[in-house]
Amino acid sequence: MKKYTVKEVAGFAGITIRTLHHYDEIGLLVPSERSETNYRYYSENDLLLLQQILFYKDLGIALNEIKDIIQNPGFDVVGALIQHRETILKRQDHLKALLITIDKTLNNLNNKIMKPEELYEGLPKEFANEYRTEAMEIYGEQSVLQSEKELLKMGKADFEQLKSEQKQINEKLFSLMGEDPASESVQTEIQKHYVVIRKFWGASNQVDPQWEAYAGLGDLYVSDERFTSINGNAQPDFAAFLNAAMKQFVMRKKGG
Amino acid sequence: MKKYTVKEVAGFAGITIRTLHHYDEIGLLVPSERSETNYRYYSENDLLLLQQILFYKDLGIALNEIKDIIQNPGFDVVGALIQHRETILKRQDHLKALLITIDKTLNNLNNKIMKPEELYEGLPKEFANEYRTEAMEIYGEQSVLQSEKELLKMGKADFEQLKSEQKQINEKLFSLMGEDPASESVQTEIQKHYVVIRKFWGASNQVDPQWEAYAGLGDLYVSDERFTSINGNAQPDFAAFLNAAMKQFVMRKKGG
DNA sequence: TCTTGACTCTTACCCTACGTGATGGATTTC
DNA sequence: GAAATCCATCACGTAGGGTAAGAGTCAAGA
Repeated sequence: MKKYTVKEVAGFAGITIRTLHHYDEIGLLVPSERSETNYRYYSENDLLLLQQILFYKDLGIALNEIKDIIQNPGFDVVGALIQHRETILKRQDHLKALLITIDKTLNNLNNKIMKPEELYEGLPKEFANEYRTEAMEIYGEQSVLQSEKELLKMGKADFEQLKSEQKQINEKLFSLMGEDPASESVQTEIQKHYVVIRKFWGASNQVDPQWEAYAGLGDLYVSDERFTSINGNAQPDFAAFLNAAMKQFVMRKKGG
Repeated sequence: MKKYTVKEVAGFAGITIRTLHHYDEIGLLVPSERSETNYRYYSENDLLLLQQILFYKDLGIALNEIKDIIQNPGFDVVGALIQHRETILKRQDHLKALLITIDKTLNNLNNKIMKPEELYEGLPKEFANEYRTEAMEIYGEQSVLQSEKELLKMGKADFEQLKSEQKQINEKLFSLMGEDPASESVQTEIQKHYVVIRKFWGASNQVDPQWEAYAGLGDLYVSDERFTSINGNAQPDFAAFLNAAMKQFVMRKKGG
């Protein structure tokens, strides 16, 4: 019969040596042999036992219960599993309730703090709510609410990164303003713009590419200078350029 | 300003005094006053803080994170909640996976051990599998499998209780055998019988009242003496009585 | 005023399932 | 024969308190 040292056993079981020591300490898995110098040696049978132990452990069962299960032969495994199943169901309910509470709380904080001050931070503050209202009119209320939900789920760091991406792209596009809206360099940048905008819309969840909405956004840029103004100064040329590039982009996508 | 002792605070907050001590120890909630004799006195403001603490604790947030949240004013509560939300989602996935594994394991054990020896414990053992087969023919395989699943979910204690309920009802009905199957006393007991039988069928999940199946069970009682025999002795009279009462019951229900 | 019972304080060990050293001996490898 | 690994046994730490032990404090009744 082969014998295995702690390191070997820990190796194939994917656990630490300390864990084996611990299981020995609490009498859960006592190695079937000790050398003269007190080294632990595990038999193949010990390995099989360990496999069972780890199986039950993966199910989230406590070690002393596992001890009962594997040490007395007539133990009611089925009963234990069923009971454990119920425990898990209760924990699931608990988590579900937690989620609901958190979402409610987030909604509250959202209505009070998040929307004007964080979510639409990039826009002038007095326009934030107005922007939201308009966006709802244009894209539909559900769409905007969904989008905001997705943004909230992203986490703040990601949101910040997204904003900075958008800023960079806008700057790049602004610098390309003289060129043909249909040129490759402009269209490449517009592609990025499209991706970021879709992320803002939380489009990741939707199958529909929403090209119509993107084209509509181009019109919005032209008709409402707030979206393209820089430091409070309107940029009608930039708006027109963006709109043209965006329309070109959508046309190509729909055509191809 | 009123001051509150540990016992009072623990009282309205629904926590133990030890918990307050602990929160004091770790600096989470230090009472704003100590008497000369070192008694803790909590102000109303302390109570408000405690409320917040318990709110976050209910969300499953760790105490040192709560400490961060309530102690530095500019803390990113929204970010923390969103991150915690994700943690919860992960835990949910984990639990879901556990449930699947447990169910698979139960199914395995079920096919090998559970069915003859536990689930149909009340019947003579040599008939258990036969009973199961017949039940499948009568009610449909899916129905029986679903029913067994429900029984497994019930937990062993509940299952035992259900069996004992059924036994009691059967004894009561047996004692009523001389009476009119349509009498109130018999019908009242049959109503209970119906409820228990439906629980055995796992009918809780189904909208359909399944009166047809219940009526069919009455026929089964008459045609197969095993279902009504007592200590191995056939009771054809009892079977006929039961069947009559059950048919009467179903008729009334369908009529009303 | 004294006593009694209820209350409070600190100290300190208990639980899970190990992690993380410290220290010293054993074994293997060059 | 020395260096590198491996093994062993303490022993303390984690989160969130539970559960005493032993001693001091408070309010109320006799």
